[in-house]
Amino acid sequence: MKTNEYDTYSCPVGKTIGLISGRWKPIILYLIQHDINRFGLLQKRMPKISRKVLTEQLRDLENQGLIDREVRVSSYPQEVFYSLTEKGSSLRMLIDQIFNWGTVNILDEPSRKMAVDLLIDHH
Amino acid sequence: MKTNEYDTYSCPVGKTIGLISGRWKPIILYLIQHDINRFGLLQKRMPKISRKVLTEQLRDLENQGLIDREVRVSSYPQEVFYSLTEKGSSLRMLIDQIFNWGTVNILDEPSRKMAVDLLIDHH
DNA sequence: TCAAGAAGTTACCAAACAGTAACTACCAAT
DNA sequence: ATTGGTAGTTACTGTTTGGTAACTTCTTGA
Repeated sequence: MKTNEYDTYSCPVGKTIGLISGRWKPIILYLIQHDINRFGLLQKRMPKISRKVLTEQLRDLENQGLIDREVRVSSYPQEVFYSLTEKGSSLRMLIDQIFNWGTVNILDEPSRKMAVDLLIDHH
Repeated sequence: MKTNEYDTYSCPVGKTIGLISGRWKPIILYLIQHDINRFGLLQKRMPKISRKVLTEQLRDLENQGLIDREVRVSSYPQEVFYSLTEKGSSLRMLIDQIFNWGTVNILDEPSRKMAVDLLIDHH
């Protein structure tokens, strides 16, 4: 057997995790998917994020082709809308699986309930 | 609808990604799963990792209950064996899905071939 | 008794990442 | 001309993470 050499930086797992590493990225993708799609709305849901970091993470996600950024100049004040690209949407499905694994394997029962309560559109 | 507040540090996605964030953790889990289970063997497959960092990451994985560490004093020189716990093994399955997503969505064709070549036990 | 192999530990340094606070740009209504 | 709202940017700081190089421990065979 060959003794192949491994390095995260050339591995699809490392690259994929790189897309969503950054303290807020999975949440941002989640919120955008659920039409919390404006800069200010995102800030309201993540009160602990700063504008600077929110901007950075949105730019990262945009550069990686996971979200689209649309400026509407028509209205006042000028508004910016974010939406998932197809790639971003397929990544969201993967993140759902991560969510499920984590919910079962890491959280205790009270946390599990809280996590489920935070899901948008669940009844 | 309540305007719930979100933070990665209390989210199962963030916690799960936290388990495998660290430049080498997905690879370490992968190699241990395939019986590359000794400190020295792991180093041979990851020539760019330092002993210090390898130790750190192994300790993290152990503390999170993803791997077991067994010291065999019987033989000479003293040997340390690592193995996946059940939890570690179930996480590996999740990592496989991340691998598949990344292979399809990030890598170009030559990288895809290389990634597949690096898989252990594939034919 | 000492050399050698496995598996670390320690001290120290550099880069990446996250955070705060203050400042900017644009535009429309008054 | 000034205010108010959205969406940023900039300068600066602190924390976390990863990296190098040298040192340590344990053991046994020569």
